[in-house]
Amino acid sequence: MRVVLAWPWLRATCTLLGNAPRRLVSRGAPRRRRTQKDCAAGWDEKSTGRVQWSQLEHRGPHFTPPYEPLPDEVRFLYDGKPLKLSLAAEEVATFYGKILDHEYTTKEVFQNNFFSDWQKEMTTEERKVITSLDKCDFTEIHRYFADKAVARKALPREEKQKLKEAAEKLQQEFGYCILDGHREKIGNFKTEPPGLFRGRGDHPKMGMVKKRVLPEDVVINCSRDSKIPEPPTGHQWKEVRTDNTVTWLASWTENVQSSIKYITLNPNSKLRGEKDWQKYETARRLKGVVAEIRSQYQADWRSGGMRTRQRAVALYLIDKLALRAGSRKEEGEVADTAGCCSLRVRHVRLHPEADGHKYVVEFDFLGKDAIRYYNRVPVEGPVYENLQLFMDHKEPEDKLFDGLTTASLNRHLQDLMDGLTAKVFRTYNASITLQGQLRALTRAEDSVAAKILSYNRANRAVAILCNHQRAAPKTFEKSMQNLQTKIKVKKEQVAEAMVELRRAKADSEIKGDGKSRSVLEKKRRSLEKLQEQLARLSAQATAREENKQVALGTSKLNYLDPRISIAWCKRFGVPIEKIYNKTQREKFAWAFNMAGEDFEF
DNA sequence: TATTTTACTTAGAATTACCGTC
DNA sequence: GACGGTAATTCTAAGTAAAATA
Repeated sequence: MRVVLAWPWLRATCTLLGNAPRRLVSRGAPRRRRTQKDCAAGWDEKSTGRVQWSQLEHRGPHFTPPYEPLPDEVRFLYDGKPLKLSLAAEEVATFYGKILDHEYTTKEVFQNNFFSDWQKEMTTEERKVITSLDKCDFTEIHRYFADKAVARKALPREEKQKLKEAAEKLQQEFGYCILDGHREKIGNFKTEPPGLFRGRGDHPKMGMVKKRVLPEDVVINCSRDSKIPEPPTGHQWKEVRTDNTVTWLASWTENVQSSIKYITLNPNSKLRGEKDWQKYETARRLKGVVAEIRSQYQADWRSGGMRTRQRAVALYLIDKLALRAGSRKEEGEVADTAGCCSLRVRHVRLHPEADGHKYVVEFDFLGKDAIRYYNRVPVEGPVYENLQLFMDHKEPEDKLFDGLTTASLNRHLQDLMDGLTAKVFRTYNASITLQGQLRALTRAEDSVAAKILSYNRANRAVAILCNHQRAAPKTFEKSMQNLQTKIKVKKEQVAEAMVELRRAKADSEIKGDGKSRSVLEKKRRSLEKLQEQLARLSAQATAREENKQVALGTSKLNYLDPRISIAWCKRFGVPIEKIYNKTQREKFAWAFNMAGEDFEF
């Protein structure tokens, strides 16, 4: 394994961690923000852990190029007749035309939001004429952009090379910053282009126009003595400030949801690496106290206080099922989704007996990104009885845990362990599951391919626990068929090689000379090779089938302590490149020297 | 104390890059 | 060198949680 270490800070952190007794409950400094009191009290010291940098210099965001009007021959038709639109109205029309073939343009909410926002961009005359989306014909616009995409793809090699070089130049110019003397890659150095908002699930704002970001919208954050980034010619920044308690380089407020968007560092940066590491350290501290926390919430199932009982049942679900906290959401502003604390009565069904178990709870709700969570789980008697109690005399839309908020739950967790919040349970359970599964599934004598299959199985167990789903790839059926054909061919080759081997064996026994022996040896090796190839293909087929609708990437990137995987690779001689690609290796660079082969989460 | 705002983390889809095959 | 399939990367929405504010 080759790890490039341009990480002088790593060595110090490794030593620190390596020697730290793990059970010791350390004081993870909670995130704090500047208050006036702090400033007066001299909190602006690096040692407090609040200050994130002392030098930050960058070029500011790169802006989406201005709108290019359509050529005259590309027409928009209204009621069957060509209609030349004003520049602003035309631009918004292209947003719709570009995605004409997408499913959500068929949705009423999308259409209504789009049309109403589009009208705002129209001239008075246009607004008078264009009164119904049904009479709008965007097909020429759609074809224009589709053709353009095809043409781009068919560009000669050297033209493509030029485009690539231009992108690289842009990356070099805008894609890096200097943070405390180090050149660090920025994660997103471009502002988001204007277009139509596409929420997930039944989002009430889908189809609204997301406006072009202007320098006048952008707040720049950089150090006082740094070269202040130059706004594009003829423009000004909204504000230039120096706030070294935050990690963002620039920000603006997006118009659809009024949320703040940030330009931030790439995950491979020192700053984000350290935070990632801290996250897993917090989860490891939970490992040390989780048994105690579990006994406590089990005891609390019988508490006299209803709020305590609700909290204890919710915590049990967060721990056992890896549910998200479920914070409160603005009704009508966002899609109607739920997490643990925001579960409603209609999301849960109780079965005194089901699937051969007593006390089965059936969950069916939409979680983050409107991904469905469906699960039937047997629970302990008291949990079942409590759920029954919480649901009693309530309407389907009522909250299951009416006396509970994520804030109150987290306050309680903070008392149990410094830095403990609901999401730490997900991190902890994901990582401990990976570690356990790897131990259960890996056999030292297996081939590397078989070990990787085990790794992916362990990874999958976590993804299923965390409910990380994906739409089955469009090409799934076909690619599966192709693979099956390959396997069939390989099987035939193996059978043939067996026959040949047998023949060579007989031949060698009769003749007993050197030549026939060497033929025999050759046949033996060729059979072995074919069998290996077959095994690899079968493993691939199995893995692909099992992964059809499971997304492994999310847990790999966000929930699994990379040190578990690194240690596993070291112990079983699996090249790390088989587990982490280049980007992932860079993101997890902080972990490489920390994890020896016997690292334990 | 309750609500709102801010900052940061997590998420699946969409897009692009890459590689083997014909 | 076009094609097709997969892997990698990019994109930005949607969460969590804590601070700020009312």
